[in-house]
Amino acid sequence: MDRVAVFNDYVRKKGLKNTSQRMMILETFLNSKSHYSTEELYLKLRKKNPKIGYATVHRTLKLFAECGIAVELNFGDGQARFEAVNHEEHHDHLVCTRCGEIIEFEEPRIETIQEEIGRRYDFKIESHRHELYGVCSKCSAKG
Amino acid sequence: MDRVAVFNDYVRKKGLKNTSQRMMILETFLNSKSHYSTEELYLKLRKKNPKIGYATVHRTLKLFAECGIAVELNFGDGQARFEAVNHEEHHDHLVCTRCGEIIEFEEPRIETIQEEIGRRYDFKIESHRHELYGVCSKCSAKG
DNA sequence: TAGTTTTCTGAAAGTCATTTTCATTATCTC
DNA sequence: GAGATAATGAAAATGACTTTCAGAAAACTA
Repeated sequence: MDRVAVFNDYVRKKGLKNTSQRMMILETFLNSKSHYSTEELYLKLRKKNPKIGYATVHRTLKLFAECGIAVELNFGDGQARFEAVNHEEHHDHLVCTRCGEIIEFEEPRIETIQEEIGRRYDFKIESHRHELYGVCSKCSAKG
Repeated sequence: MDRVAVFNDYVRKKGLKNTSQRMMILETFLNSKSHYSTEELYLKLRKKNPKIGYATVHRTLKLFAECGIAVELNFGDGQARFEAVNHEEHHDHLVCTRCGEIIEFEEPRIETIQEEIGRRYDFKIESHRHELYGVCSKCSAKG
């Protein structure tokens, strides 16, 4: 089931309504770069529909996170970011503290160890955050 | 060199001043549970000195982080938390999403893999965040 | 150690991302 | 299509910091 279908299902099951704004936000969200902040997505959407409200964009992003088609990320710059979820793969992030670049990495060994840690502490792990902060190769080269 | 000495050194080298408030905040911070938010520490300190200001507490916690005797953590509840650093050990956190309990875990294998990932992407890692969210054993038992 | 300089403090005001409110508008159900 | 209910957008509110500023306290200086 693709993410549009997941969202539509969620909306139906919760008795919510399917509006043109939500469809437009979903489409734009899925068809562009990941790691949108509300502000960034809002500015982008305003070009298509100058009447759209910031609150609507933010409420809708929260809704995406709620129904599982997006995750909320926070890289310490004081703004939440939202990333579209692809259930076939999981990744975490390298964040350059100089230029802000975000690199995704996959590391199944860490996932395995995490599960082991959950068992060790009798802790039911539901989600995690793993981010490595530092200087990317481009910024290192600049000196 | 203990953390009080590190702080005093930092203050001296930076041409800052050593005030009774800073000493009181440092002492309270080091001698109690870790993972203080500014608010929590502020409320605790007010019992000893009702005149102390929130801004002073927050500025001082930032100063602790700056000189390396504390790290700023963020568990997604919209409040920064500060933890006293012990250079002999490194740990990450399990955070219970029901009761807020924070459990510390150490996992050298993950540290090793992180370094490997840094090399893989030619990325100079300076710090990281690794948090596992879920339900602790007590909350699981409650059903 | 008194005087001078500079940093600190605390109260209050300011920021800024996010959240809520509320009157109006749009969907959905029948 | 009418009624019920949720959604939207503008504006106000919230809450966690952050800054400002005048008076207080520390550190330097002669």
